Amino acid sequence: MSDGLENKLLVDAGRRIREARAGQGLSLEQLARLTGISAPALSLIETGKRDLRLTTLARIAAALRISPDELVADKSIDAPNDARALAEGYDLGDYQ
Amino acid sequence: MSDGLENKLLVDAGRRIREARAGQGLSLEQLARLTGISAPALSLIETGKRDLRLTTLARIAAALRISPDELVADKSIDAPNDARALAEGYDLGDYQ
DNA sequence: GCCATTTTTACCGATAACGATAAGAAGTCT
DNA sequence: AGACTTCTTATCGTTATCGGTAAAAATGGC
Repeated sequence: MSDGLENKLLVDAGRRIREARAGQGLSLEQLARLTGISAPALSLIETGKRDLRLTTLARIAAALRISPDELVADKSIDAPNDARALAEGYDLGDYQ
Repeated sequence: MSDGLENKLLVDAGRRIREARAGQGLSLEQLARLTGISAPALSLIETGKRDLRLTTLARIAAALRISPDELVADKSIDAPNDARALAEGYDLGDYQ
């Protein structure tokens, strides 16, 4: 795990999981029973120390009743929006 | 891999990766060099046969210049209102 | 047909996720 | 002080990812 930009993804996802869980008043043990993921594993995930799999993310998101893409959304705006359009020669169709 | 709802997530994410890669005219071998992920591994991911990790998803998304949350977004959101009603009856069917 | 490129599948070894369990740390309350 | 809850960290065993390599299937072009 190259500990660079990718680590931020895990830390951010873990922080959002913890915020959602705390917001619903759930303990790690309760979320563990809801997801089938052990409480120690959830602790590592929420602190960004574990590179979790996609289905693991989906199980947590389902238990917390949030969509998985909210957990991996990047709120930093360092990537300009037209970088993709420039690379692909493409869309902006939804903004007009 | 419990082959139920979670499998759809992997199949959908794989299909979007393949669409983005094909849209940029990249082969699996080229994307493999861009991401550091081998072409056989990419093939398994794009066909939804591998439960990839979050950092792996991030590396693919970065190489394709798309945001990771686009790959895990669920476009078949049926009833966001009924999700709350279903919440109370969410089984924690534990056996201990 | 045949040949090249691409993709898929199968095996191997190393690394890591995950569950289970136990122990430790830190907070709260009486 | 102790008892209790919650979270963290550690270890072990199982399983899966992942890169590498090689070999099959598709796919396409001549």
